[in-house]
Amino acid sequence: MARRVTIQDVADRAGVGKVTVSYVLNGKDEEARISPATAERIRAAAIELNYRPSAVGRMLARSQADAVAMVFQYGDYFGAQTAFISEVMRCVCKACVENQVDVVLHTKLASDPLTEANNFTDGRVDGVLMIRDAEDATYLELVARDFPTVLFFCRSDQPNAHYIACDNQRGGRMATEHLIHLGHTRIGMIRGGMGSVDSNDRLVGYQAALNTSGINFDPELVVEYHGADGHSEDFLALMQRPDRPTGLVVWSDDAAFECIRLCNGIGLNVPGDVSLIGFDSTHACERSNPPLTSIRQPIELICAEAVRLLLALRKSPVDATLCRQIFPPILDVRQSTGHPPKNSSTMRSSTK
Amino acid sequence: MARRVTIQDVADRAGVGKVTVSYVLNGKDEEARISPATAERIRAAAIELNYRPSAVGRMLARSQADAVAMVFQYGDYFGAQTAFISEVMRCVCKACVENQVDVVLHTKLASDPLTEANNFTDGRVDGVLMIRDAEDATYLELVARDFPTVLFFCRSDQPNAHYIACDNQRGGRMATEHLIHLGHTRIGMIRGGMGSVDSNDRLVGYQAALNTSGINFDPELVVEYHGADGHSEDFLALMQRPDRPTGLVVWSDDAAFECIRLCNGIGLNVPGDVSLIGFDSTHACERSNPPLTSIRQPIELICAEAVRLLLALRKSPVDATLCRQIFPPILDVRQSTGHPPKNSSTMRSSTK
DNA sequence: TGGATTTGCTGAAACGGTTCAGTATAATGT
DNA sequence: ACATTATACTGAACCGTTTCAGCAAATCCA
Repeated sequence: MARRVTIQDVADRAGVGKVTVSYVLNGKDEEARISPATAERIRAAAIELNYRPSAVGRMLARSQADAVAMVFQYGDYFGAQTAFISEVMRCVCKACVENQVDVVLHTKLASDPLTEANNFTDGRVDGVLMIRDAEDATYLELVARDFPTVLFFCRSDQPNAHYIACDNQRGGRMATEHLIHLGHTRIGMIRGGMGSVDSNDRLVGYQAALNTSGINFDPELVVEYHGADGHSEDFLALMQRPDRPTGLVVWSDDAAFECIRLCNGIGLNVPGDVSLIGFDSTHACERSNPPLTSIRQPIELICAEAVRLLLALRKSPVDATLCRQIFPPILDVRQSTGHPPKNSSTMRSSTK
Repeated sequence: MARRVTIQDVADRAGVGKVTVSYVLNGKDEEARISPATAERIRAAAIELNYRPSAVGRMLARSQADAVAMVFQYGDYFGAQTAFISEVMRCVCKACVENQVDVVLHTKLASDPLTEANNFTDGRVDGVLMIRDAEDATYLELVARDFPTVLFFCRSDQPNAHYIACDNQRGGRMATEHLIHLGHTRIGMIRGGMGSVDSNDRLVGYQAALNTSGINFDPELVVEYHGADGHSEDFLALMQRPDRPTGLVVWSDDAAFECIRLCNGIGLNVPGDVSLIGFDSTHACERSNPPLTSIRQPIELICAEAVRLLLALRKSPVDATLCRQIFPPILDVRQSTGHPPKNSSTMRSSTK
């Protein structure tokens, strides 16, 4: 097994010190005033010897990795990787390509937040991009260690938090207003998990929209989505009420697809009988039957800003206005939303 | 800015040499015969000082990274990340979690294969998992350097290639046989790119199945899929022929969805007028209208084996039978395939 | 009681770079 | 001819760990 060719080998071959090689191979021959002739000799030697620099040696010397970690909620690692996460990964990679840093997916999960944080602060990455709740213990630990960390698709009230998020309250409001503008007055919400900040935000927006339009908020029209299983009972109960909603703001696209399926199962047509609007506006929205109206987060923009912020953090303190950015969502109207049925005001009669 | 706590600091605090600390903190105190009392003292010191080992120092010393690179075809980095790639990423991560190695997504793409290969052999990863054509220059360079590299979802004839693939010939055959068993005799193929080994393999399987059943192979029934754009002309021409096929074996699920859309556009019902079978059996198959019959690759199995093989390669030469494995695909029957229309033998009459 | 073995620990080298603070030589200015 | 400055390069320290070989003291065996 041949020994690895080191920078010293190149130096010997070119008849210079290894320092000089380092400067030349890093393109710093100008500022270090290496003569063109020497530089050329060094480059030739490197090629002859098939020299491949060791990134690890470089990382150690520079105390910088030129890489960032990308981490998601616990479940998303193993379980169903949603189209949303998939798109986020794509956009983060794209931003990292532009900034010439690599992406590391850490797999050494630990139950203990201290240990988990160690995985990130061990020098292999310069910072962490996280989709986690703002109260996540690992996140808090990283912040406490002053390690460059950016939360994205999530906001935080931590004093020195950095995050790039989407305005979920506004998203909830936009979705609800869309239904209201179409004439709906009885609007339900299929919400996400109770612990989810995103879901709570959207609920706030939903209530705000109702309020502005003078529609009473009815807590009975809000049902939690528990994933494709266990979801049906509550939902069916809601939709079989005599005064069932004619419009639904649904937690995610996937949840909305499930709702459509369940509605069809009990003879309700979308959007004829009930209008549905989802969140995320994934590609599947275009292919579903009917194509799903959905609220889209500007994923590419958010990822690009998050990466930019993270990389800025490694150097100096960052201008406060860049540390916390919230972008508005976008409404993609498709065919799952329409006017409420004509007899919707006399809906009660359908029970007989 | 406080200096990083090093292993030497811990050693000083505990009153031992740093070597001893290394042994204890790596759980090798037994074999290095460190007394329990000393071990305990060291562990306490590490906690007191808040010692976080540097992975980079460790990587340098051990010449091992405990990480693998995962790389895809060029386009998949930026462009549409398909549901297939997304599932592959999930499964690779899962396998890596089980094996306790991290995953690195390299972003420093280079046009020059030599340079690109350097990205992988620079010590940050122990090996590379690739979805690339067997003739890919970067792949060949890695193999030439004897760097642990495993091709997956792709086979190669290189003498010392390592790969874990799915039997695409068999997949093409299974898909075609499924249609034949349903009674189809006029079966077309919407194939992938001409350069794609996968697509060629499936075509071979398709022809083999026709041949076995005594159906003549008609090259006019094979049309290349060019992505959602530019695809329609050739396809529509095929489907508007008087002797159009009643069954289609389609390159991918996404392509099949597009075909369904185009068929519907010219008044053809799926599966009433034409049966369609896709490849990949992604989640979207269940939600499409009609749900798409599809050939599934055992992604999780292939990813798990690929990771296993790659990690085995870092140590010693690997048993030849494990170096090249080909797994059979699976047929998922849904509702986009059915019997051919009754009048299919008199199809020509539909032109009048 | 003396030699062999075990126990408990460590010194030094290795891993492969980068960067600071020079130094020796050559060129320039007066 | 001498002081000054620019040019071209380098020595040594540093980054933080692991591992090999070996050493001193304690224990064992006959």
